[in-house]
Amino acid sequence: MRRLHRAPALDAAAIERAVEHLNQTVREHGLKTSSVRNAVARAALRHQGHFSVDDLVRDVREGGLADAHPATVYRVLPLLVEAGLLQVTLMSARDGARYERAFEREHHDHLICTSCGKVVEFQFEAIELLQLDVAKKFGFHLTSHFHELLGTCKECRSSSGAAAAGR
Amino acid sequence: MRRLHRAPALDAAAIERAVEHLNQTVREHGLKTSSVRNAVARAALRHQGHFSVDDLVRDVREGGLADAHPATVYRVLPLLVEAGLLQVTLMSARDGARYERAFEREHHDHLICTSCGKVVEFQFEAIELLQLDVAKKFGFHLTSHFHELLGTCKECRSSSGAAAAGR
DNA sequence: CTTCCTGCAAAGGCTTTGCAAAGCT
DNA sequence: AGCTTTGCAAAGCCTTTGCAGGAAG
Repeated sequence: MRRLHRAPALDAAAIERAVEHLNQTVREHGLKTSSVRNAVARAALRHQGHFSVDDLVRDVREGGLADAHPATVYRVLPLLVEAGLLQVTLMSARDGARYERAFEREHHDHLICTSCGKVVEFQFEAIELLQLDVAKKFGFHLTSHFHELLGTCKECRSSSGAAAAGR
Repeated sequence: MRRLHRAPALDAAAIERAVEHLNQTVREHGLKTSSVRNAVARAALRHQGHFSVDDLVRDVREGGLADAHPATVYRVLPLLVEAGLLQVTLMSARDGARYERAFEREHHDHLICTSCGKVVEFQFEAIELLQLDVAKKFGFHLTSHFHELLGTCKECRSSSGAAAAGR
């Protein structure tokens, strides 16, 4: 089992590789490429960590190269996911979808502190294998999974006297 | 690893035990007991399987004993969860919260067919233990988790020629 | 020039909240 | 009585959708 190093930011070349990959998917669908969509993709790929749709809208604007309306971002996101650039994550957040980069990145799951919101990404091959056993036993072909461990981190527990009572 | 038998319906005595437990929690919070809340609790406990807030509102009404406004059900649900009668489930459903009975019921996780919606409940002690290892390694104290495996079931794959193309 | 994409505004669906009336202790 | 709970309606959020103008091929 290991903790994932914070995902390093993609360099410019990798981002362009991802955009090219996206546009290939776009063509395969008989759609047209678009500079706005590519700007959204670049902003999303530049983002480190988890982000909300709003975050992404802001990032695109701050990127300065283009502006994307929220509705457009909502329309573009499913395609970025299908192309493998992003993936939906942090399912337990009940206040809007969260995404994170999936392109050129290892699979991982999350450990979330319900007190301070800290998120630790971990990778545990043994669990992945056992999941396959479960799927096999019940005749399922797995396409994805969500596994989130919720609890309190060491810091929150030690500063608990007052902090824990407050929450 | 084992598949969970469909959760047997709670008998009348168990339901009353649960309601009594709920009211004890209510008193501990310095709140007042209420017949509407108890009616919601009974309807929820009578429900087999997973249900939405709307389902529950309907169940209460069809129970005939009382009527609960949706807003009231939304207000009551967190208390039923805190008292351990229910738990939030099927986090990957992005169209509204789902609940299921937790009172006098074993822990389990879900295998979900993304094609037909079938949900299989399984229990796998080995995975549970490995989760504890993860928590320990990162200094977390786990309070809950959810683990959902998404894929396609055998039936959907075999009737795939046409069906899979449609979805 | 035909088809797709985008921005805008409006609508949708789930959930929360303010308030006055009703319920519990 | 005094505080909680409830119903109702309105508001809040996130997300989706219809439409007209603009971009892409």
